[in-house]
Amino acid sequence: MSVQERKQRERAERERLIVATARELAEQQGWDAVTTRRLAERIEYSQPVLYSHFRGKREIIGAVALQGATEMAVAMRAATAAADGPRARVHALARAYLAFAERNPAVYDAIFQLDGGLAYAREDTPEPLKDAFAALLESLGEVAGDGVEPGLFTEVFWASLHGVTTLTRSGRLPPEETERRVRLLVDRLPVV
Amino acid sequence: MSVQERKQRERAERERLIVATARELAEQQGWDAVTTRRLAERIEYSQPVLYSHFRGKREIIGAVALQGATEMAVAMRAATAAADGPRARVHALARAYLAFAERNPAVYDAIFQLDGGLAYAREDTPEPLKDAFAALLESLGEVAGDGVEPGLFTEVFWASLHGVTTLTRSGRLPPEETERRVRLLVDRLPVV
DNA sequence: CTTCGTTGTCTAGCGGTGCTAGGGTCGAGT
DNA sequence: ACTCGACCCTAGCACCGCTAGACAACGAAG
Repeated sequence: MSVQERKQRERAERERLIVATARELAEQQGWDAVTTRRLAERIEYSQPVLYSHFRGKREIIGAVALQGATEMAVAMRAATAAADGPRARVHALARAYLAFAERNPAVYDAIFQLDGGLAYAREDTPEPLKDAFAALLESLGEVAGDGVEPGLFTEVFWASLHGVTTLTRSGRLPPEETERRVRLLVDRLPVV
Repeated sequence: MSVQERKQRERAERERLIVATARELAEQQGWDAVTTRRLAERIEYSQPVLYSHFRGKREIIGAVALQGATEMAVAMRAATAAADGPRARVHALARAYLAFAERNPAVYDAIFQLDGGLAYAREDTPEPLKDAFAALLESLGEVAGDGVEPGLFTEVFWASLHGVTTLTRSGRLPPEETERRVRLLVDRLPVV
Protein backbone atom coordinates (compact mmCIF):
# COMPACT_ATOMS: atom_id res chain seq x y z
CA MET A 1 0.00 0.00 0.00
CA SER A 2 2.55 2.50 1.12
CA VAL A 3 4.62 1.96 -1.97
CA GLN A 4 1.69 2.60 -4.25
CA GLU A 5 0.83 5.70 -2.32
CA ARG A 6 4.34 7.02 -2.63
CA LYS A 7 4.26 6.41 -6.36
CA GLN A 8 0.95 8.19 -6.66
CA ARG A 9 2.35 11.12 -4.73
CA GLU A 10 5.41 11.27 -6.93
CA ARG A 11 3.26 11.10 -10.01
CA ALA A 12 1.08 13.95 -8.83
CA GLU A 13 4.18 15.94 -7.97
CA ARG A 14 5.58 15.39 -11.42
CA GLU A 15 2.31 16.49 -12.96
CA ARG A 16 2.48 19.73 -11.02
CA LEU A 17 6.04 20.14 -12.22
CA ILE A 18 4.96 19.76 -15.83
CA VAL A 19 2.24 22.38 -15.52
CA ALA A 20 4.48 24.79 -13.63
CA THR A 21 7.28 24.37 -16.12
CA ALA A 22 4.99 24.84 -19.10
CA ARG A 23 3.62 27.99 -17.55
CA GLU A 24 7.06 29.32 -16.75
CA LEU A 25 8.35 28.61 -20.22
CA ALA A 26 5.27 30.18 -21.80
CA GLU A 27 5.65 33.36 -19.76
CA GLN A 28 9.34 33.56 -20.51
CA GLN A 29 9.32 32.87 -24.23
CA GLY A 30 5.71 32.57 -25.35
CA TRP A 31 3.55 29.53 -26.01
CA ASP A 32 5.25 28.85 -29.32
CA ALA A 33 8.39 28.05 -27.38
CA VAL A 34 6.56 25.48 -25.29
CA THR A 35 7.32 22.40 -27.34
CA THR A 36 7.04 18.90 -26.01
CA ARG A 37 10.78 18.43 -26.45
CA ARG A 38 11.80 21.53 -24.56
CA LEU A 39 9.26 20.83 -21.86
CA ALA A 40 10.50 17.26 -21.50
CA GLU A 41 14.08 18.44 -21.28
CA ARG A 42 13.28 20.98 -18.58
CA ILE A 43 11.53 18.47 -16.37
CA GLU A 44 14.35 16.01 -17.07
CA TYR A 45 12.17 13.27 -18.47
CA SER A 46 11.64 12.04 -21.98
CA GLN A 47 8.80 13.25 -24.16
CA PRO A 48 6.50 10.23 -23.78
CA VAL A 49 6.28 10.88 -20.04
CA LEU A 50 4.26 13.99 -20.84
CA TYR A 51 1.76 11.83 -22.64
CA SER A 52 1.31 9.60 -19.63
CA HIS A 53 -0.03 12.66 -17.79
CA PHE A 54 -1.80 14.58 -20.56
CA ARG A 55 -3.34 13.60 -23.86
CA GLY A 56 -1.24 16.17 -25.60
CA LYS A 57 -0.04 19.73 -25.63
CA ARG A 58 -3.60 21.01 -25.67
CA GLU A 59 -4.38 19.44 -22.31
CA ILE A 60 -1.27 21.00 -20.81
CA ILE A 61 -2.51 24.39 -21.93
CA GLY A 62 -5.84 23.53 -20.36
CA ALA A 63 -4.19 22.70 -17.06
CA VAL A 64 -2.37 26.03 -17.04
CA ALA A 65 -5.66 27.75 -17.87
CA LEU A 66 -7.45 26.19 -14.91
CA GLN A 67 -4.67 27.12 -12.53
CA GLY A 68 -4.66 30.65 -13.91
CA ALA A 69 -8.42 31.03 -13.69
CA THR A 70 -8.31 30.18 -10.02
CA GLU A 71 -5.65 32.81 -9.37
CA MET A 72 -7.47 35.36 -11.44
CA ALA A 73 -10.67 34.87 -9.46
CA VAL A 74 -8.74 35.41 -6.25
CA ALA A 75 -7.10 38.55 -7.62
CA MET A 76 -10.39 40.04 -8.75
CA ARG A 77 -12.14 39.33 -5.46
CA ALA A 78 -9.25 40.84 -3.54
CA ALA A 79 -9.42 43.99 -5.63
CA THR A 80 -13.15 44.48 -5.32
CA ALA A 81 -13.31 43.73 -1.62
CA ALA A 82 -11.43 46.92 -0.82
CA ALA A 83 -13.57 49.14 -3.05
CA ASP A 84 -16.38 51.31 -1.77
CA GLY A 85 -19.63 51.48 -3.71
CA PRO A 86 -20.79 49.74 -6.89
CA ARG A 87 -19.00 51.86 -9.47
CA ALA A 88 -15.74 51.83 -7.53
CA ARG A 89 -16.00 48.07 -7.32
CA VAL A 90 -16.44 47.82 -11.08
CA HIS A 91 -13.49 50.11 -11.63
CA ALA A 92 -11.32 48.08 -9.29
CA LEU A 93 -12.45 44.90 -11.00
CA ALA A 94 -11.57 46.21 -14.43
CA ARG A 95 -8.14 47.34 -13.31
CA ALA A 96 -7.48 44.01 -11.64
CA TYR A 97 -8.54 42.18 -14.79
CA LEU A 98 -6.21 44.16 -17.00
CA ALA A 99 -3.39 43.97 -14.48
CA PHE A 100 -3.64 40.19 -14.36
CA ALA A 101 -3.59 39.99 -18.13
CA GLU A 102 -0.56 42.24 -18.29
CA ARG A 103 1.37 40.40 -15.61
CA ASN A 104 0.49 36.92 -16.88
CA PRO A 105 0.08 37.21 -20.63
CA ALA A 106 0.72 33.54 -21.33
CA VAL A 107 -1.72 32.41 -18.67
CA TYR A 108 -4.28 34.89 -19.95
CA ASP A 109 -3.90 33.41 -23.42
CA ALA A 110 -4.30 29.91 -22.05
CA ILE A 111 -7.57 30.90 -20.43
CA PHE A 112 -9.08 33.19 -23.04
CA GLN A 113 -7.42 32.67 -26.39
CA LEU A 114 -5.84 29.29 -26.85
CA ASP A 115 -7.55 25.97 -27.22
CA GLY A 116 -7.01 24.05 -24.02
CA GLY A 117 -9.76 21.57 -24.76
CA LEU A 118 -11.96 23.06 -22.05
CA ALA A 119 -15.72 23.50 -22.12
CA TYR A 120 -16.91 27.06 -21.61
CA ALA A 121 -20.34 28.41 -20.81
CA ARG A 122 -21.84 24.99 -20.17
CA GLU A 123 -22.89 22.81 -17.29
CA ASP A 124 -19.76 20.70 -17.53
CA THR A 125 -17.52 23.74 -17.51
CA PRO A 126 -14.65 23.17 -15.05
CA GLU A 127 -15.17 24.77 -11.66
CA PRO A 128 -12.27 27.26 -11.84
CA LEU A 129 -13.71 28.79 -15.00
CA LYS A 130 -17.18 29.00 -13.54
CA ASP A 131 -15.73 30.60 -10.46
CA ALA A 132 -13.77 33.20 -12.39
CA PHE A 133 -16.97 34.19 -14.15
CA ALA A 134 -18.72 34.23 -10.80
CA ALA A 135 -16.09 36.63 -9.50
CA LEU A 136 -16.91 38.96 -12.36
CA LEU A 137 -20.62 38.53 -11.78
CA GLU A 138 -20.40 39.45 -8.10
CA SER A 139 -19.37 43.01 -8.87
CA LEU A 140 -21.00 43.45 -12.26
CA GLY A 141 -24.37 41.89 -11.55
CA GLU A 142 -25.39 44.70 -9.23
CA VAL A 143 -24.95 47.37 -11.92
CA ALA A 144 -26.70 45.64 -14.80
CA GLY A 145 -29.61 48.02 -14.64
CA ASP A 146 -33.33 47.38 -14.97
CA GLY A 147 -34.42 44.80 -17.47
CA VAL A 148 -30.93 43.51 -18.11
CA GLU A 149 -29.91 40.12 -16.83
CA PRO A 150 -26.84 40.25 -14.59
CA GLY A 151 -25.27 37.39 -16.52
CA LEU A 152 -25.71 39.10 -19.83
CA PHE A 153 -24.33 42.36 -18.53
CA THR A 154 -21.34 40.55 -17.09
CA GLU A 155 -20.66 38.87 -20.40
CA VAL A 156 -20.72 42.17 -22.24
CA PHE A 157 -18.49 43.98 -19.80
CA TRP A 158 -16.11 41.05 -19.76
CA ALA A 159 -16.03 40.96 -23.57
CA SER A 160 -15.17 44.65 -23.63
CA LEU A 161 -12.28 44.15 -21.24
CA HIS A 162 -11.16 41.18 -23.27
CA GLY A 163 -11.23 43.22 -26.46
CA VAL A 164 -9.19 46.00 -24.93
CA THR A 165 -6.72 43.47 -23.56
CA THR A 166 -6.13 41.50 -26.72
CA LEU A 167 -6.11 44.42 -29.12
CA THR A 168 -3.66 46.27 -26.93
CA ARG A 169 -1.36 43.34 -26.47
CA SER A 170 -1.23 42.55 -30.17
CA GLY A 171 -0.24 46.14 -30.91
CA ARG A 172 -3.56 47.06 -32.50
CA LEU A 173 -4.38 49.63 -29.82
CA PRO A 174 -1.78 52.02 -28.43
CA PRO A 175 -1.17 51.05 -24.80
CA GLU A 176 -0.87 54.55 -23.38
CA GLU A 177 -4.59 55.26 -23.34
CA THR A 178 -5.70 52.06 -21.66
CA GLU A 179 -6.70 53.79 -18.44
CA ARG A 180 -8.94 56.26 -20.30
CA ARG A 181 -10.55 53.43 -22.21
CA VAL A 182 -11.32 51.59 -19.01
CA ARG A 183 -12.78 54.72 -17.46
CA LEU A 184 -15.04 55.14 -20.46
CA LEU A 185 -16.34 51.60 -20.06
CA VAL A 186 -16.82 52.00 -16.33
CA ASP A 187 -18.60 55.34 -16.80
CA ARG A 188 -20.99 54.24 -19.50
CA LEU A 189 -21.85 50.58 -19.20
CA PRO A 190 -22.94 50.16 -15.55
CA VAL A 191 -26.14 51.63 -14.16
CA VAL A 192 -25.71 52.78 -10.60
CA MET B 1 9.22 45.81 -73.37
CA SER B 2 6.03 43.96 -74.13
CA VAL B 3 7.54 40.70 -72.99
CA GLN B 4 8.57 42.15 -69.68
CA GLU B 5 5.15 43.65 -69.24
CA ARG B 6 3.49 40.35 -69.92
CA LYS B 7 5.70 38.67 -67.37
CA GLN B 8 4.92 41.33 -64.82
CA ARG B 9 1.23 40.87 -65.45
CA GLU B 10 1.50 37.14 -65.07
CA ARG B 11 3.49 37.56 -61.90
CA ALA B 12 0.89 39.90 -60.42
CA GLU B 13 -1.82 37.50 -61.48
CA ARG B 14 -0.08 34.64 -59.73
CA GLU B 15 0.31 36.71 -56.60
CA ARG B 16 -3.43 37.35 -56.56
CA LEU B 17 -3.93 33.62 -57.03
CA ILE B 18 -1.75 32.88 -54.00
CA VAL B 19 -3.65 35.29 -51.78
CA ALA B 20 -7.04 34.12 -53.00
CA THR B 21 -6.09 30.49 -52.54
CA ALA B 22 -4.71 31.08 -49.05
CA ARG B 23 -7.89 32.86 -48.10
CA GLU B 24 -10.09 30.16 -49.56
CA LEU B 25 -8.15 27.40 -47.83
CA ALA B 26 -8.22 29.28 -44.54
CA GLU B 27 -11.98 29.79 -44.72
CA GLN B 28 -12.54 26.16 -45.63
CA GLN B 29 -10.25 24.45 -43.14
CA GLY B 30 -8.79 27.11 -40.86
CA TRP B 31 -5.43 28.84 -40.93
CA ASP B 32 -3.69 25.81 -39.47
CA ALA B 33 -4.46 23.99 -42.68
CA VAL B 34 -2.80 26.73 -44.73
CA THR B 35 0.66 25.23 -45.01
CA THR B 36 3.15 26.27 -47.63
CA ARG B 37 3.06 22.78 -49.09
CA ARG B 38 -0.70 22.65 -49.47
CA LEU B 39 -0.82 26.18 -50.77
CA ALA B 40 1.87 25.44 -53.32
CA GLU B 41 0.06 22.34 -54.47
CA ARG B 42 -3.21 24.20 -54.92
CA ILE B 43 -1.69 26.91 -57.07
CA GLU B 44 0.19 24.20 -58.95
CA TYR B 45 3.65 25.57 -58.30
CA SER B 46 6.42 24.43 -56.02
CA GLN B 47 6.90 25.82 -52.53
CA PRO B 48 9.82 28.16 -53.30
CA VAL B 49 7.63 30.10 -55.71
CA LEU B 50 5.65 31.37 -52.72
CA TYR B 51 8.85 32.79 -51.31
CA SER B 52 9.52 34.75 -54.49
CA HIS B 53 6.30 36.65 -53.80
CA PHE B 54 6.22 36.79 -50.01
CA ARG B 55 8.86 36.63 -47.34
CA GLY B 56 6.98 33.83 -45.66
CA LYS B 57 3.66 32.61 -44.44
CA ARG B 58 3.26 35.67 -42.23
CA GLU B 59 3.28 38.02 -45.20
CA ILE B 60 0.64 35.93 -46.93
CA ILE B 61 -1.58 36.33 -43.90
CA GLY B 62 -0.87 40.04 -44.03
CA ALA B 63 -1.95 40.20 -47.67
CA VAL B 64 -5.23 38.47 -46.86
CA ALA B 65 -5.71 40.88 -43.97
CA LEU B 66 -5.32 43.94 -46.18
CA GLN B 67 -7.73 42.58 -48.75
CA GLY B 68 -10.20 41.76 -45.99
CA ALA B 69 -9.90 45.15 -44.33
CA THR B 70 -10.81 46.85 -47.59
CA GLU B 71 -13.90 44.71 -47.97
CA MET B 72 -14.86 45.20 -44.37
CA ALA B 73 -14.70 48.97 -44.70
CA VAL B 74 -16.97 48.78 -47.74
CA ALA B 75 -19.43 46.55 -45.90
CA MET B 76 -19.59 48.83 -42.87
CA ARG B 77 -20.09 51.97 -44.95
CA ALA B 78 -22.81 50.29 -46.94
CA ALA B 79 -24.61 49.27 -43.77
CA THR B 80 -24.45 52.68 -42.12
CA ALA B 81 -25.42 54.61 -45.24
CA ALA B 82 -28.93 53.20 -45.13
CA ALA B 83 -29.46 53.91 -41.43
CA ASP B 84 -31.38 56.86 -40.11
CA GLY B 85 -30.04 58.76 -37.12
CA PRO B 86 -26.88 58.37 -35.04
CA ARG B 87 -27.95 55.45 -32.87
CA ALA B 88 -29.42 53.53 -35.77
CA ARG B 89 -26.15 54.04 -37.62
CA VAL B 90 -24.18 52.64 -34.70
CA HIS B 91 -26.50 49.68 -34.48
CA ALA B 92 -26.19 49.00 -38.20
CA LEU B 93 -22.44 49.32 -37.92
CA ALA B 94 -22.23 46.84 -35.09
CA ARG B 95 -24.38 44.33 -36.90
CA ALA B 96 -22.33 44.70 -40.07
CA TYR B 97 -19.12 44.22 -38.09
CA LEU B 98 -20.33 41.01 -36.47
CA ALA B 99 -21.84 39.75 -39.71
CA PHE B 100 -18.54 40.21 -41.50
CA ALA B 101 -16.71 38.37 -38.76
CA GLU B 102 -19.19 35.54 -38.89
CA ARG B 103 -19.15 35.21 -42.65
CA ASN B 104 -15.37 35.53 -42.98
CA PRO B 105 -13.87 34.09 -39.81
CA ALA B 106 -10.47 33.36 -41.32
CA VAL B 107 -10.19 36.81 -42.82
CA TYR B 108 -11.29 38.33 -39.54
CA ASP B 109 -8.53 36.42 -37.79
CA ALA B 110 -5.98 37.58 -40.33
CA ILE B 111 -6.95 41.18 -39.67
CA PHE B 112 -7.50 41.15 -35.92
CA GLN B 113 -5.86 38.12 -34.35
CA LEU B 114 -3.00 36.67 -36.33
CA ASP B 115 0.39 38.15 -36.91
CA GLY B 116 0.54 39.31 -40.51
CA GLY B 117 3.56 41.48 -39.93
CA LEU B 118 1.48 44.63 -40.31
CA ALA B 119 1.86 47.88 -38.40
CA TYR B 120 -1.26 48.98 -36.54
CA ALA B 121 -2.13 52.31 -34.96
CA ARG B 122 0.87 54.11 -36.45
CA GLU B 123 1.69 56.51 -39.26
CA ASP B 124 3.04 53.75 -41.45
CA THR B 125 -0.06 51.63 -40.97
CA PRO B 126 -1.21 50.34 -44.37
CA GLU B 127 -4.01 52.33 -45.94
CA PRO B 128 -6.68 49.58 -45.87
CA LEU B 129 -6.33 49.26 -42.10
CA LYS B 130 -6.49 53.00 -41.58
CA ASP B 131 -9.53 53.12 -43.79
CA ALA B 132 -11.33 50.37 -41.94
CA PHE B 133 -10.79 52.28 -38.71
CA ALA B 134 -11.96 55.43 -40.46
CA ALA B 135 -15.16 53.64 -41.44
CA LEU B 136 -15.77 52.87 -37.78
CA LEU B 137 -14.93 56.42 -36.81
CA GLU B 138 -17.40 57.94 -39.24
CA SER B 139 -20.37 56.50 -37.41
CA LEU B 140 -18.96 56.29 -33.90
CA GLY B 141 -17.25 59.67 -33.70
CA GLU B 142 -20.55 61.51 -33.66
CA VAL B 143 -21.77 59.71 -30.55
CA ALA B 144 -18.63 59.93 -28.42
CA GLY B 145 -20.22 62.44 -26.10
CA ASP B 146 -18.79 65.56 -24.50
CA GLY B 147 -15.20 65.45 -23.39
CA VAL B 148 -14.48 62.14 -25.06
CA GLU B 149 -12.26 62.04 -28.11
CA PRO B 150 -13.98 60.42 -31.10
CA GLY B 151 -10.92 58.28 -31.71
CA LEU B 152 -10.87 56.97 -28.17
CA PHE B 153 -14.57 56.24 -28.20
CA THR B 154 -14.20 54.40 -31.48
CA GLU B 155 -11.39 52.30 -30.08
CA VAL B 156 -13.46 51.30 -27.07
CA PHE B 157 -16.56 50.43 -29.05
CA TRP B 158 -14.46 48.51 -31.52
CA ALA B 159 -12.72 46.62 -28.72
CA SER B 160 -16.08 45.66 -27.27
CA LEU B 161 -17.28 44.30 -30.60
CA HIS B 162 -13.99 42.48 -30.98
CA GLY B 163 -14.36 40.91 -27.56
CA VAL B 164 -17.87 39.72 -28.27
CA THR B 165 -16.74 38.35 -31.63
CA THR B 166 -13.72 36.40 -30.44
CA LEU B 167 -15.23 35.09 -27.22
CA THR B 168 -18.29 33.91 -29.09
CA ARG B 169 -16.38 32.26 -31.86
CA SER B 170 -14.07 30.42 -29.50
CA GLY B 171 -17.08 29.02 -27.65
CA ARG B 172 -16.54 31.11 -24.54
CA LEU B 173 -19.82 32.98 -24.97
CA PRO B 174 -23.03 31.26 -26.03
CA PRO B 175 -23.90 32.52 -29.51
CA GLU B 176 -27.66 32.77 -29.03
CA GLU B 177 -27.56 36.01 -27.09
CA THR B 178 -25.30 37.95 -29.41
CA GLU B 179 -28.03 40.28 -30.57
CA ARG B 180 -28.94 41.23 -27.00
CA ARG B 181 -25.30 41.88 -26.18
CA VAL B 182 -24.97 44.16 -29.16
CA ARG B 183 -28.10 46.03 -28.18
CA LEU B 184 -26.72 46.57 -24.72
CA LEU B 185 -23.53 48.06 -26.13
CA VAL B 186 -25.45 50.24 -28.56
CA ASP B 187 -27.81 51.41 -25.82
CA ARG B 188 -25.20 52.26 -23.23
CA LEU B 189 -21.95 53.35 -24.85
CA PRO B 190 -23.00 56.05 -27.33
CA VAL B 191 -24.27 59.46 -26.26
CA VAL B 192 -26.95 60.73 -28.59
C1' DC C 1 22.55 30.71 -85.98
C1' DT C 2 25.05 30.11 -82.13
C1' DT C 3 26.52 31.34 -77.70
C1' DC C 4 26.19 33.53 -73.36
C1' DG C 5 24.01 35.07 -69.26
C1' DT C 6 19.99 35.94 -66.79
C1' DT C 7 15.75 34.67 -65.00
C1' DG C 8 12.75 31.47 -63.16
C1' DT C 9 11.46 27.05 -61.30
C1' DC C 10 12.22 22.66 -59.31
C1' DT C 11 14.11 18.86 -56.41
C1' DA C 12 15.98 17.83 -52.27
C1' DG C 13 17.01 18.65 -47.74
C1' DC C 14 17.63 21.13 -43.02
C1' DG C 15 16.13 21.52 -38.42
C1' DG C 16 12.11 21.72 -36.17
C1' DT C 17 7.03 20.14 -34.61
C1' DG C 18 3.37 16.82 -32.05
C1' DC C 19 2.91 12.32 -31.15
C1' DT C 20 3.65 7.00 -30.69
C1' DA C 21 5.35 2.10 -31.25
C1' DG C 22 8.16 -1.13 -29.21
C1' DG C 23 11.85 -2.72 -26.42
C1' DG C 24 14.34 -2.91 -22.15
C1' DT C 25 15.02 -2.19 -17.16
C1' DC C 26 13.97 -2.41 -12.58
C1' DG C 27 11.66 -3.39 -8.55
C1' DA C 28 7.45 -5.27 -5.94
C1' DG C 29 5.00 -9.40 -4.69
C1' DT C 30 4.90 -14.32 -4.42
C1' DA D 1 14.92 -16.22 -5.87
C1' DC D 2 12.09 -15.62 -9.52
C1' DT D 3 8.34 -13.91 -12.15
C1' DC D 4 5.89 -10.43 -14.03
C1' DG D 5 4.07 -6.03 -14.64
C1' DA D 6 4.75 -1.10 -14.39
C1' DC D 7 7.47 2.34 -16.13
C1' DC D 8 10.43 4.97 -19.08
C1' DC D 9 13.48 5.64 -22.99
C1' DT D 10 15.17 5.36 -27.81
C1' DA D 11 13.88 5.80 -32.24
C1' DG D 12 10.97 7.06 -35.67
C1' DC D 13 6.62 8.77 -38.24
C1' DA D 14 4.51 12.41 -40.94
C1' DC D 15 4.31 16.91 -41.03
C1' DC D 16 5.90 22.00 -40.57
C1' DG D 17 8.43 26.67 -42.49
C1' DC D 18 12.06 27.68 -45.12
C1' DT D 19 16.31 27.50 -48.37
C1' DA D 20 20.49 25.90 -51.15
C1' DG D 21 21.78 24.52 -55.37
C1' DA D 22 20.94 22.27 -59.83
C1' DC D 23 18.74 22.88 -64.06
C1' DA D 24 16.00 24.55 -67.97
C1' DA D 25 14.13 28.17 -70.81
C1' DC D 26 14.74 32.23 -73.13
C1' DG D 27 16.18 37.12 -74.61
C1' DA D 28 20.39 39.64 -76.01
C1' DA D 29 24.71 39.93 -78.29
C1' DG D 30 28.18 38.46 -81.67
